[in-house]
Amino acid sequence: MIGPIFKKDSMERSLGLKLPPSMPLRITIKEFARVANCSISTISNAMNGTGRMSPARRNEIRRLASQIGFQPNIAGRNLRLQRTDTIGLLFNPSPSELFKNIFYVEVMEGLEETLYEKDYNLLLGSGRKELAQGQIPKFVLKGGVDLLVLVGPFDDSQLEVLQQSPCPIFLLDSSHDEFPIDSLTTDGHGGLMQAVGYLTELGHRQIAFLAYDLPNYNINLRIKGFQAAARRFGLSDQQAVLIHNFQTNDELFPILQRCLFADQRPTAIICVNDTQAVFVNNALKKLGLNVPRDISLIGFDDDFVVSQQEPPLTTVRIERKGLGSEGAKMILKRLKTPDLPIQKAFQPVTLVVRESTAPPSLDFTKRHQ
Amino acid sequence: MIGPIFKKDSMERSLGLKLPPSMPLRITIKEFARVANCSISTISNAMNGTGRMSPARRNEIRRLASQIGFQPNIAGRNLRLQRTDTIGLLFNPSPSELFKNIFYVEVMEGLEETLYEKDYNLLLGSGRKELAQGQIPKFVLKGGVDLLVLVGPFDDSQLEVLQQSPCPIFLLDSSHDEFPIDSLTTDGHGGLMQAVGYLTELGHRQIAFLAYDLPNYNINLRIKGFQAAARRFGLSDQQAVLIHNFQTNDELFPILQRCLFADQRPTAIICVNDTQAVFVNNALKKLGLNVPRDISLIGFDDDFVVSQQEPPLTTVRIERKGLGSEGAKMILKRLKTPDLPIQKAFQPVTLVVRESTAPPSLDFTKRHQ
DNA sequence: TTGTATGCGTTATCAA
DNA sequence: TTGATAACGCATACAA
Repeated sequence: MIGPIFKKDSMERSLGLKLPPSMPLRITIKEFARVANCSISTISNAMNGTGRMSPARRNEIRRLASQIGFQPNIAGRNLRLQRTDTIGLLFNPSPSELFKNIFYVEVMEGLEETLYEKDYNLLLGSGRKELAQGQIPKFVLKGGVDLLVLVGPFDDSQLEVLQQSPCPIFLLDSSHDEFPIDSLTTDGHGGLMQAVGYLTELGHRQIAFLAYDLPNYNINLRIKGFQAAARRFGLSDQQAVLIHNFQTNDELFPILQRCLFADQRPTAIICVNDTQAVFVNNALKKLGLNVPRDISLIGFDDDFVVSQQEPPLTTVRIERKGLGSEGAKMILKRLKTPDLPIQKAFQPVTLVVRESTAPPSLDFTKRHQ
Repeated sequence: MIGPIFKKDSMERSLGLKLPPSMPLRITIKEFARVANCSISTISNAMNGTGRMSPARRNEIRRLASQIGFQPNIAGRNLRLQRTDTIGLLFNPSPSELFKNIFYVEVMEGLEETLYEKDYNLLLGSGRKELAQGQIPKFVLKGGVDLLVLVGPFDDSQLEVLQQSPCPIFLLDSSHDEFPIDSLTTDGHGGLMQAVGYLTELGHRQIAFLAYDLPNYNINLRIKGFQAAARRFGLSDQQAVLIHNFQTNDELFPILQRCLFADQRPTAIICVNDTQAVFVNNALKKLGLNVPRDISLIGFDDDFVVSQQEPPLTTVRIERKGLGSEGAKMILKRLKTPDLPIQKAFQPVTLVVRESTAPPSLDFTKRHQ
């Protein structure tokens, strides 16, 4: 064998800089077979636990494998097996946008941990460009993933396109009533049932539910939950009032003001999420109302911030990590049984009672007359 | 052709559930060639712009490709090309742990955007298990990525192991003086030069630098920067005081107290990062000192929180997104030119002057006697 | 129980 | 300008 013309270190000295260390070469199953003095199928069978062979021989080969550091090449394996053991992640609008919200970080934590245990990898697919053009991201089309997880809100037209993916798709933290897509989201319906139930137990009969007027599955599920709860607990439309003629918190303020000083004013307010609840809590302060003496307030999500409010807010807790790990389990099921009927699940939530809720008081409006 | 024995919709009705929609089949280059009435090499050449052929024919094939939705299979391509066009991400200690810090979310944003433009995918490798055992993550060993990015702090023993990866590795937001590993991190040296320079300009001659006693590259780089700045601006060891006999903020408080009421008390404090600066700002308040009248305070990082402090803190700004996108550029360079000498770069920082810095005042200790 | 041979889908070489 | 073919590394059906 002929050695290199230049030795690496002398070359480094002459150039005055360091060269990268040569990378360890990957060993293939063929070379391994030669070393182990057997055929590649024996190696393959030993490594994968397939075929029939004596445990002794199997262990012998496996030991040798770890000794010389043999790992089956993933590209070869993927091609042969027609799968990648990789789950694609598609965030709307973008990973970083979503990760700025701790909510999704924690959901991903659960997803990642559970999937990782089963030896799946996660591919961060940035489909921004394609998504904006109403197309399926390239890495999906090219068969780069076994399944695509859609995290966050996607609109109908996007879903319609993504359904044409060459792999199953999964909606995490969202769902769709019509499209046959596996999904897992928060049980907003049950959450509102609990919230309204608790308020009626306290004696409230005038309850307002504030929800943005947006085409968002979770919001609409919570609205339906509120309406169902009203029926179950015998509240009329005048008693259980749905307010959703607004899309941002800024629009909300005047609406709130009007509603609070009307004849049939609510003695309790439920907000569609905690961000809104924090806003409302501050708005109520500005309007001179005391929570919970004058009015009760309930949020939804159990964001960290609401426990820091004055007063700490009663809210509906979402187990975020659980949302991720449950989603992962459903994904694994789909992968294992492609013919499984569509699964749409809802992660249970729990009411967390803090200090923003109390029995209704006498009409505070008198103090404002 | 013989049709299916059961029609899907009648089956769904009889089972009382929906079946997943059949997935669109992926078309291979071979089938495509048959349809296009040419050979697979012609298709391949047309798609990849290789070989010689008339532009007309090339466009014709490409148009047909998008019409029937042909996308070269990624597994076949990976196997043939011996690369994946995928960059592995390894977080210490875990993705979610790091993403809870907005800093890394923004760094990742820059990294992801730039890499995505060049058609690279990101693989979220959870190497927790392997990392803890001092091993290289399996997806790396199996050739799942072309390069591995290490995000966050890794210790020497981990780096020593990871250097044995079968692909290049890259340190993002960290570095190492000895190991020949590409890296990009903040110019902590320059940052402290600016901070100390600004303080001396204001007239300060008694400056303390607070840094945790941890084996962290960035911390130690900032320490070196402080010491170099002291020399450059002619401050003696009694004037430029390095305090790093502590590892947590809790340990810091008594040290701070002692130092502030000593004879040669500092008229300005520089903190190794903003988290610490916020802590110190509060500690100073507790000790009855006014910032910046009694003492000046400078942080490092330009976290959002410091602009919200009372007073808003002067700090050294890190362009996080830039850190990510610059890192991506270095990564692309390495991929393009594997023989490139090791590149260790430092992202410039800028001093952001707010209201926590002012010229030194008369000795405030008098008021405390 | 072990080995041989085939094909997964692609790109690149080389001959036509 | 185009096409036949080998090779990438692996898993598996089947032969021995």
